[in-house]
Amino acid sequence: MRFMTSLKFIDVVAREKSIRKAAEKLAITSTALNRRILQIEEEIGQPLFERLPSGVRLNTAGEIFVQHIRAQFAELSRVQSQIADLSGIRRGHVKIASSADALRQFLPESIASYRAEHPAVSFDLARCYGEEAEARLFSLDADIALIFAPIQAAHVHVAATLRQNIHAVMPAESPLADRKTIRLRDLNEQRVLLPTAASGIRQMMDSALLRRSAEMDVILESDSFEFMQNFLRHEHAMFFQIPIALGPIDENGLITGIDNRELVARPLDPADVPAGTLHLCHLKGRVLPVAAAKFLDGVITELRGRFDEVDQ
Amino acid sequence: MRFMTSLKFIDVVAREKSIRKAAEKLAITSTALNRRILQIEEEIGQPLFERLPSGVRLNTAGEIFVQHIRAQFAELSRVQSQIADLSGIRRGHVKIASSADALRQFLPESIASYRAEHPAVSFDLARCYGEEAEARLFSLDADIALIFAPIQAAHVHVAATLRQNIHAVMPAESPLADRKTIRLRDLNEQRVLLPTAASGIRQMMDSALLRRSAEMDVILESDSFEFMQNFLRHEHAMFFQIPIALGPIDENGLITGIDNRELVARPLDPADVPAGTLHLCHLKGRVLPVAAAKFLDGVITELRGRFDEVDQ
DNA sequence: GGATTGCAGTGCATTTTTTGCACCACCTGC
DNA sequence: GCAGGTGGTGCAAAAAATGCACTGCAATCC
Repeated sequence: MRFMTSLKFIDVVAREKSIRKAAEKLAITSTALNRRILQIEEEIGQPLFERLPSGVRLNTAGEIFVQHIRAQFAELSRVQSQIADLSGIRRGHVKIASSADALRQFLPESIASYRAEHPAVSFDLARCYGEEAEARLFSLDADIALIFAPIQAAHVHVAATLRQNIHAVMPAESPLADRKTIRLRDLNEQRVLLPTAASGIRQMMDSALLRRSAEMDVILESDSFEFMQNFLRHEHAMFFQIPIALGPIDENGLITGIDNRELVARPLDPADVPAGTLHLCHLKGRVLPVAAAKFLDGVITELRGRFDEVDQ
Repeated sequence: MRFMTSLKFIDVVAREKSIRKAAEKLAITSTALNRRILQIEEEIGQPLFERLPSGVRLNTAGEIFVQHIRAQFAELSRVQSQIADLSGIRRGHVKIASSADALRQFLPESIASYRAEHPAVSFDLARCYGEEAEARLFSLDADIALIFAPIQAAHVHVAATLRQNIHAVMPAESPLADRKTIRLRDLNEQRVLLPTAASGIRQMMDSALLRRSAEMDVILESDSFEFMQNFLRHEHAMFFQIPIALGPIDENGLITGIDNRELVARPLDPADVPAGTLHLCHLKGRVLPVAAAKFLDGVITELRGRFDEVDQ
């Protein structure tokens, strides 16, 4: 799209916070890029960047303008796929920002089943925590976000929510494996693996532990499910997850979807740790591209079919 | 705005339905314009225009794309005025499509009083009938429309409505001048001037006359208030208007705002002709520019202060 | 029914715009 | 104070947009 290049350039400069770095990324000279920016600033009538010795930074006008640029790009790609639709093919590209929990088991399935119907739709998955996911919605780097954490910003529209209890995951031979629910005090002296501080699960557990402390033996912190799962193979311990990340769990708490080893998931007692909420959201006031909107619809109906605790 | 020229070109070609005519308007050669269009069509991947022997016409893809272009322009000017706002001045440009009724007395006052507070805001007034006003909202040639007629299209958002009874306007010495209301049968044998067929007032009277016919002596049809007003100076007759177009009317029906001659306005009996509705609207789903939104707010509050029959 | 008119599109020379190179002025951290 | 980073400028080369003369096509006029 030739007529959008100047705008794209500004967007990249804003992201790189440096004309030279942006120029390199765009495969042109810094001087050409510099002049294009000066020209647009002149057309706007005001500078868009502050010039610092270490590079450039958007000023207020620039913030507004870059937001406009990103909206334009999002709109353009929406229009393009709408036009492509006319010739019969359902094309499109869906950009998703998701917490690791939803990314593990749930999204692969839903994306695959959506692509089975619309093979020309491509996807973009970014794993990130709540705040970053919201930022991605705002900068239009994501169409849809799945966030397991409270929503912070006002510009996010929550299309649906799913309540999920945090479960403790442990080997089947663990002494706690046959409890229906697990109290925090049960965790005393237990070896546990905790998720990273930025994760929603960790934040909920931290705030629960402020009220009822438990003298757990914290072996390590990790943001990798696979790592923790494999770690349990070598040392007896437990870690924490929400059901959507674990896949099917039978009536005995057995996780049936993982390998051939026996892991059991048991919910933490809601009296100690209340249920958390997975939010399916997009940017407020935005018209989603057809593909993204349809996919979001599909995900919500799928969730409705599989869980009882879906709202909105 | 250099980066928008190609898009502007397409917009003009779409309006002119001819590359040569558009080229003339844009002060370039038809060949240059032609090539720009071919280039963009290539970038989009599909033709946007049908080539006819008599010129060009948008195809479906083109309709979508041109709508996108117009939205971008509207957005850009909104962003520009938002940026200008940063430097203290409330700038802007408000485009209004209005039926003649509101344009006469009401809008001059409201615009003047708005400009008294925001002198850097400029206005664009287009006088047009209902259907055209809606088209202007859709093509983003108007931000706000004041329509005295039923709203046809689904993409129009009605921000407020004002109910208005149609009044008969006549010289004070007319035999009907002292009636509180006027029945259609009173119009038998009366010389009347009718508004043009496209006007809301005319349409309402026509449909009323289908039910209760009156043998009026229709001297002429006109869409000019001034003409009809002056015509009454030379020949005894009456014409029809709504109060907002007439300005203040005293308790004797005397129109106090017009010249020094005595004209009386008396409402048609609601039993014969029901009250019509003036709609204040904008395009559904659109974020109005600051100036337009503020002006619309101002108009609505002003209407509320002056009339009782304001809704929504 | 042949000439005429109005239309979009094309090849090529010309003009305008954009780009790249070499260089400047400036600031920061060591 | 020097090395390494930044954005900005003059000038020549490269690239893109433009205008002119022309083509092919369809409708319309006489």
